[in-house]
Amino acid sequence: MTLPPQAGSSTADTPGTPTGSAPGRVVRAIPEATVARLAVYLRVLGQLAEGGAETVSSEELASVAGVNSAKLRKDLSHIGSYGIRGVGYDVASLQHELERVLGLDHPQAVALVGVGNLGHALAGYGGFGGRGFPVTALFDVDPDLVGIKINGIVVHHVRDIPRECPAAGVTIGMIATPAQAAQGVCDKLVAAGVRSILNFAPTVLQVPDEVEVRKVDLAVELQVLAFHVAGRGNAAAAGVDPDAPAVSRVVNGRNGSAVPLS
Amino acid sequence: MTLPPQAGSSTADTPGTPTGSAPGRVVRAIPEATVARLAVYLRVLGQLAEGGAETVSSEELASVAGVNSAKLRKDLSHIGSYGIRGVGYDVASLQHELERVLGLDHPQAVALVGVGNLGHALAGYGGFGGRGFPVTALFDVDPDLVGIKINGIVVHHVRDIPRECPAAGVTIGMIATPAQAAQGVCDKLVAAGVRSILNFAPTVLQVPDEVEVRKVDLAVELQVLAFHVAGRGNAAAAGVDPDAPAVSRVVNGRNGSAVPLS
DNA sequence: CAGTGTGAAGGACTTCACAGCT
DNA sequence: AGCTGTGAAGTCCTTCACACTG
Repeated sequence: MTLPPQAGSSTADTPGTPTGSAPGRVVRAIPEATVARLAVYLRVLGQLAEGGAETVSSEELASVAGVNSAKLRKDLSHIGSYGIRGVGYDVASLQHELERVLGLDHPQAVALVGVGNLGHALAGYGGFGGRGFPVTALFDVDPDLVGIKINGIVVHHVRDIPRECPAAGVTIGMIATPAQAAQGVCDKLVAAGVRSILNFAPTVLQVPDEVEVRKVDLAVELQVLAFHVAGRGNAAAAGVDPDAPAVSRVVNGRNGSAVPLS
Repeated sequence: MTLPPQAGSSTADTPGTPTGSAPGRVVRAIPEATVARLAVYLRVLGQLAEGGAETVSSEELASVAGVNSAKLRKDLSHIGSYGIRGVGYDVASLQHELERVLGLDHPQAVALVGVGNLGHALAGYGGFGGRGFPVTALFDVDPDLVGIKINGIVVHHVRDIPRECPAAGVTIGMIATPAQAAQGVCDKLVAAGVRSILNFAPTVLQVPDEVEVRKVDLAVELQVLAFHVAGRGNAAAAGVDPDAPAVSRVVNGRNGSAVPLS
């Protein structure tokens, strides 16, 4: 049929790469799941630092981050031993360490394509968490939008992606267009050298292997929640439908990976 | 700053529930990961149906959905045997089957709290993918917003959640407030009987076990992408930093779970 | 002796590969 | 012959539990 086969979707997930096949160095890999949580730990550390804390135990940090302490320690062990036995972790130095590992010391330029409803909100989301993610380029196809400024940034036409993205040093692209336009935009971004894409459009993007796509799919999230509400996820619902299969895990989401917006 | 980065945790994740401890019936559980993909398959089937397709093979469907065919067949096998050997799946009946399993035949009322930047965009996202997810209640604390109508829905004050949510039969709540307000709002929703929450605020919500929370955390997503850009996820980057640990999986996200917005 | 770091055990998916319908 | 459905094997991640250190 017509639909292109899709590849990229969300949470990265490529089988390949046998773990630890680096040339000169035996770098122990950091699990994908861990990387997402490190970002959460970093945010929590920021809050603790504001509160004046100088050290935290794995137990405290884990509880605020919503994970169990063993997992947190295992996660941190992937980046090295920065804890003090019998005491905990030094808040400030752990923060720096996490920023370094996540690569936040070299801020990335972000391009946003699609400045409609959602895109506009994203563009206004200044600094994305306050940490080095300036949206440096905006694109759309709507003549009414091209040319206007949002937060001081001019909206360019999508056709100019090939010129503007490299010029602005864009390394991360966000797609907030209607589904039909997403693949085309994605292709343009990839051609412009973008290797990391955050996709808000309800489509599975096809991309070459070197490109990482993460998706934020509201419809899917709601449907998963609906599944649980329908009593298919757990027996908590009032009248459990006897015909419905149940999910293995139940309520109360804790860790996981997703994209925040507001 | 208006749009807060999100903390939400996202993909549900509770160890508990030993799989298959239902009283009268040995319902084989549907893995959480599968549920999220079923929603994607459903969307793809819709596109195929529009294109006039009557049947699809697991190979075709999988390719468009961005997963491998074995995984797709395993996923579908969790909901029963609706395929025809030697032929494939009947598009229409598989659609109905998926809708039934996901509980989309009983549309859920959704409440949205926080009608700022992002919240406003979400409220305007009419029908969320076109399928039964009417946003039936809006809340905020801003006096300038309380009382106005968005898409025909009046914005109520957050303090009225206890009254309005039950009245509107709300079963799913979406939180798009700044981080500081999120936990308070969450508590109100839970008190009002909401058992499923989609959190866009950059905070980890504390909820009782019966409540399922999924998060959409933009800051985390961008940081994960930044991690990969920094060459910590793969050796594809120009100058690979020898100090950086690498991630086990590399680029090109395939499956995963997230929320689409468009 | 409190609290980290970690081998070992345990789960939850994923992928393989093939038996079995149509 | 073609393609689904699925046991078995394999992988990635989580949880346990404990040795070890400050």
